[in-house]
Amino acid sequence: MPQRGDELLRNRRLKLERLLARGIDPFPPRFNRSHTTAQAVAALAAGPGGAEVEGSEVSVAGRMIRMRSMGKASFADIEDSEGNIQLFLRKNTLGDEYALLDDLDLGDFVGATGTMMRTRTGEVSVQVQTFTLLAKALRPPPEKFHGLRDVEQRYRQRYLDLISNREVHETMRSRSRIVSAIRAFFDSRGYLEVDTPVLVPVPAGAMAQPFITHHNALDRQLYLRIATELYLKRLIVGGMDKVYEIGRVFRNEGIDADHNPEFTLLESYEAYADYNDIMRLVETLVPEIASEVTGSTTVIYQGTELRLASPWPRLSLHEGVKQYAGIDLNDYPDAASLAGKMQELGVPATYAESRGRLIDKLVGTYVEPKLIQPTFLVDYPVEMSPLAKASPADSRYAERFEAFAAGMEIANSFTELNDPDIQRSRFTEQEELRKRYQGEDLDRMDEDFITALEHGMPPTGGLGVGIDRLVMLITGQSSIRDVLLFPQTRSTQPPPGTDQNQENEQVPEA
RNA sequence: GCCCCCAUAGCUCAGUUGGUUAGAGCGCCUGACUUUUAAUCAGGGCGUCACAGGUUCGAGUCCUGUUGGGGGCACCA
Repeated sequence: MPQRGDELLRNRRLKLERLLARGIDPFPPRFNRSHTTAQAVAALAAGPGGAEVEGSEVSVAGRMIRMRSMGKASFADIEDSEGNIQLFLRKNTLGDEYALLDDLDLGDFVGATGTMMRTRTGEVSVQVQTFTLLAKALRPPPEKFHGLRDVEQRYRQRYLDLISNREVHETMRSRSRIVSAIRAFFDSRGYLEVDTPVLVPVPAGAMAQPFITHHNALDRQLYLRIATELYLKRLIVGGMDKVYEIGRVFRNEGIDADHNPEFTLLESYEAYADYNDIMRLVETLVPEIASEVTGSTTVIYQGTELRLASPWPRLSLHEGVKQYAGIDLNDYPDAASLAGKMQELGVPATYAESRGRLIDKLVGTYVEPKLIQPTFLVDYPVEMSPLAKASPADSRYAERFEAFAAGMEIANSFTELNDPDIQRSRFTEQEELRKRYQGEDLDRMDEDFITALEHGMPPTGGLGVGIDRLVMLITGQSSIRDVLLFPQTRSTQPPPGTDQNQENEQVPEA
C-alpha cells in the first residue's frame, strides 16, 4: 500500500540503486577535507595584504542545499556548520564524473576538490575538478525558502530544524558559550567543579515532585535528583570550600514555555560567604557572561531592554508585597489570617493553603511581574526556605534572595542553614506541612544530610541558577523549548518491550 | 489536571454560506540550457484533507470522541 510521499522516497532509492549498480559507494567511510566552507572563502583572500588570489586548491564537504543546473554546467550550494559555499561544476572539466549529478539530491552530502574563484556575477565558488558523494539522503529536506515552521516537527525532529533554520545553530552556539563562560567564571575564582549523584535515595533539596525509579540489585526505590544542593553541602562539610556543579535535574511537573521536566541547574557553594556575597557574585556573573556571549551587558528580551550591569537593586520581599499587593505580611502571622486578608482584597486564596504557599502566590502574582530590570528580592519568610539560615535581626525571615529579570526567576540563594538541630526541625515541619496540605510540593527529610551537618558545616553561601532560563534571557527566546535541543514532547512511539505489534496500533479501551 | 485554539501534498500555505474530479509556490519527475543566486523555460498534481464515528442527497468545511501540537490557568525553576 503506497505511503504518503512514497514517490519522493522511491526516486531517491532508485538513484541509490543506480549508484550501487555503477560501483559507487553511497556511504564512503571518509573524505579528506582541507577547508571548511568558511576557510575556503578565506582562502580566496589569501594574497599579500588580504588581496584576492584565485586558484587556491581546496577540498570542501557539506550538505547540498541548493542546485542550479544549466545543462552542461551546474551550481550547487553546500553547507557545513560554519556556512556555505557554491560549487561550480562544468562538464568539460569533470568529464564523465559530471553524470554523477543525475543521481544526487538536495540533502546529500558531497565532497569536492577544486580551485577557488569568483564567478562572473562575483560569487565566491569552488571550480570543481573532482567530486564525490559522501552520504546519500533517502528522505527529502524541508522546503528551502520558508524553512521548517511546524513547531511539532521542529522539536521532534530537531535535526530538520537545524538543517532548515540557521538561527537555531546560533542559539545553541550561544548556549554552549554561556555554559563555557560560567565554568571559566567559577574556575577562575578558585571553585572546584564536581559531580554528585543523579540517582538518589531521597529526593530532597527543593520543593518538587520527583521521578521515581528502581534499582534491581539493591532492590530499592531510587529517585532522580530534583536538586544538587544537599550533596554539594556535604562537600562543604568535607572541606571543599568552593564547589559548583552544572547538572541536569528532574522535576515531575508540568511542561510549558518555561518548564521542561529535565533542566540544567547551576549550583555553587562557598564557605565563609553569605547571601550578600552571593548577590555580588550574581550581579557580576550575569553581565560578564552576557558581555562574553553578546558583546554587551544590555540585552533585548521580547522587545524590552534589560540592563544587566551591576549593581542590581535589592527589594525586600516584605516591602515588595506591601508595595505591590498592599499587604503587610507581618500583620498576618498565620495561614488563616493571611488567606482571610487575601480574600478580602479579592485575591484567589483558600484556607487549604499553607502560609508559605499563600505568600508565594502573592509574590508570583503581584511582585515578580514587576521585576523587569534585574532585581534581588531578599529576605524570604522562613517557612518558604527550609534550607536557609534565619536572619539574626528578624527570625521570621531567612537570609535568602531570588534574582529576577524580565519577570522571570533566574537565581535562588541563601546563607545556608548549618545548625543540624534547626535543620532537622525544618525538615520535620516540611513533612508535617505535607500531611496537612496535600498536593503542595515540600522538601523532604534527609537523615544522612543531617548527620553530615552534625559533623559541622562552616557558614556558607549557596546559589542556584536555572541555566536554561539564563540562556533564554541572553538569547532573547521566550520559550524554554527554543534553548533546549530536544525538549520533552509526548512520544508517539510505544515504550520498548511493551506488547504491541510493529504496525503500532494500540487501542486504549473505553 | 482544567479551559481555549490548531492539524489540508515531502515543505510553506490557500480552500467562499456544506455543492462537480482538492488548489498554489517550493520540492519532485520528463525535456532544454556551459557563469547561476529562491536560476529560467516547457510539460507532469505526486493527497487516507491527523484518526474514528455521526448529521446530510452531498462533509476538507457542521457535530462527537481520540491522538498530537500551541496558548492560558494550576504547579514549579
